[in-house]
Amino acid sequence: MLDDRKLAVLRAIVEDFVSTNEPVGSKSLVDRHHLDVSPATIRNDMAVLEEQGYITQPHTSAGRIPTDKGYRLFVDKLSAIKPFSAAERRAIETFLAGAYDLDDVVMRTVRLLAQLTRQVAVVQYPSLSKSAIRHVELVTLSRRKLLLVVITDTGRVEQRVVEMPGDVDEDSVTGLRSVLNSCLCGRALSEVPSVAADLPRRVGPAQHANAAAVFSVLLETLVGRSDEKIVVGGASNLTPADFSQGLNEVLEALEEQVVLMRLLGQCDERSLVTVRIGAENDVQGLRSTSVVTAGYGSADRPLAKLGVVGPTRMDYPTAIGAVRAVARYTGQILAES
Amino acid sequence: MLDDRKLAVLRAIVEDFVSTNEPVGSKSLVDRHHLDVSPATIRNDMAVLEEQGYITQPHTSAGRIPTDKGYRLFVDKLSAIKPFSAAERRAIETFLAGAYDLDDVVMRTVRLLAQLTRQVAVVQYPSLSKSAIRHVELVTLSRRKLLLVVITDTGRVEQRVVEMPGDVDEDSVTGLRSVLNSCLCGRALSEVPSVAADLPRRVGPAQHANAAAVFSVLLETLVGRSDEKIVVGGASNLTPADFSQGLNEVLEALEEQVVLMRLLGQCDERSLVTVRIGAENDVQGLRSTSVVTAGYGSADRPLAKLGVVGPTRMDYPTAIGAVRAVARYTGQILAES
DNA sequence: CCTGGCACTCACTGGTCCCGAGTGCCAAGT
DNA sequence: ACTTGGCACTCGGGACCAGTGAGTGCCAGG
Repeated sequence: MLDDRKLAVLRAIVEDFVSTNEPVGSKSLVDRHHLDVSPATIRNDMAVLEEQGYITQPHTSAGRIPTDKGYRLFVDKLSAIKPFSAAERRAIETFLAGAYDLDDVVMRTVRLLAQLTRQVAVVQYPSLSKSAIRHVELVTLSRRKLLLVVITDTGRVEQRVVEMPGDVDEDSVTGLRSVLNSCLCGRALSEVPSVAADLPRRVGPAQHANAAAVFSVLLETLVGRSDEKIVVGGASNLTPADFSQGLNEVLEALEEQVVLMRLLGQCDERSLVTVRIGAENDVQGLRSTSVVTAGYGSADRPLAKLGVVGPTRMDYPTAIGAVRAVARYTGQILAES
Repeated sequence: MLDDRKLAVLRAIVEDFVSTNEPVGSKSLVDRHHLDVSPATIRNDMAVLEEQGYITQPHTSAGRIPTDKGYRLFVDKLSAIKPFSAAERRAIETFLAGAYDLDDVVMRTVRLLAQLTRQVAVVQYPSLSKSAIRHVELVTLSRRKLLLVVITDTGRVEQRVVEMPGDVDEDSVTGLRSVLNSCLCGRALSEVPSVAADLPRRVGPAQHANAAAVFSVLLETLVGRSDEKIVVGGASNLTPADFSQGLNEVLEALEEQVVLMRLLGQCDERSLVTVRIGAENDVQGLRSTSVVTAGYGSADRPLAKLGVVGPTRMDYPTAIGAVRAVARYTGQILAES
């Protein structure tokens, strides 16, 4: 249906529109790209492309702009991921390697992504459900209160205050701690519920009530709100010009953890990079944006997802390249620690 | 210099402009407020107010709008803090009380402030330098790596990986842990450096090198970047209409932890609420915004600061009331835990 | 010191005109 | 059958202009 030249025209339109943010006409197309045909020919091609829904004109007698469908074709078939130079890769690597704890890794990843793509960056903390427990700690706060701290092998630290039904002394805390650690250390979080069921049997009947309180909070912490930790950065990269219905809508969506969860949830874990363009996002408020996401973590063990959000008029090759590269390096860093 | 009526006029101008965002003229003033004088009289008053720099007109033959100086006078002398109803206070209290850890308290505080004021909310984590150590934990990651976890009495948890110069076994870790806890538990973080100087003597010479590594990381963690944890929320409340030079500048400033630190640093700890209006903020990028801040924590023990950022055209009575109330309740919640 | 009257200013609105980028279509050329 | 140059047409946007009205400053009189 679409011969080579028509595809080239579509590519050229996308590229020009991305860089200028203005509808692109047949004349300027032949000038800027060395298509060896006349503007009239291009016009015919554009008519076909428009009929098929790949491009549209904002009003008669204006140039064309790509539709979501046009961007989709561009991303799938017409663009090559822009690779990073060796120097850039080194810069990324050293910047991330300078981090000294998980929070810092995530923060740096966000900044990096935002800076590389000049878009809004979204990074999810390593998913609890895919982590394993490295250590469980109980700290006495008062006679009736303990602080439960769970440390995962990805460096994530979750803490909760536990209100105990009865008084606790140091000995029983120590006992409880060792039971918890011996049973849970090294276990994947997904296993925890089943293991926890087994726990009550392993403490003396005197501590039964207290232990139960701790277990229930433990389960709540790890299973309940679980994956809801997402960091956003680079919101200042949003330019009002790109969002006709105002960018407040977009800002709002980006502040809702729940929305972001849904957004990242739609990203395919297996494929390298997922691109969702415009209305493909069923998240209200992000209908006019594109989202480029990737999972990160070592190949055998996906940890979580990250990505960028920007106008559909986005430099996809660069964005995809950056997301892929950052996902890879962040995964590496976390695998090492 | 300014008699009562002129002050009333200024107050009326501020109130009207805040609610309508349009320059306010003499006629509409006498209509909306029951000033029992003629527009002409008001005009004379306005001329004086303008001469003194409290108001200005965007162009000839338009109404007046307040200047920074005008807002300042309004805030200092003309406005009463808007108190919250009992029902609202209860709602705030229960919303905050539902939090189950420090992160959650801070997150809820941000959301609350943003929602109450319809502005951007900024909340600083309880300052490390004003906290005391509740517990120190060492977790073995590998033969040469420990995870150092410090828990403060405000519920803050800081963690760092320590690369050990030599191998460590479980016994020496246990020893180190107990030394750390016995020496540091209950100490204010500000005391830590001096106490730490004393620590090396208390471990056997065999562990000396390892202990030194842990201590140095400990100091770095607690003293180094220290207070740089600030959360921002409600950015979608920024309306482009309020910022003539574009709100990207504002968004940028709000993403820079360093900038926010400086901003909050200028807030007076002792007084209840600090208001900085427009150009009073020497932070570039926030020159066209006002910042309302307060310290929170129990009376005898300030923990950190929080506040809101919005256009100078802000509803100060409400904002000040909300910041004050939220600061109080958040302080209470944290004092209890 | 307040007030009504009056002349003046000036942003804003809507109408008109014109320009030009861009289009669609067609007939001729390869 | 595709490509091309030519040509008439469309329409958004900028320039220009006049009318309107909200608002002002000033002044003379209460």
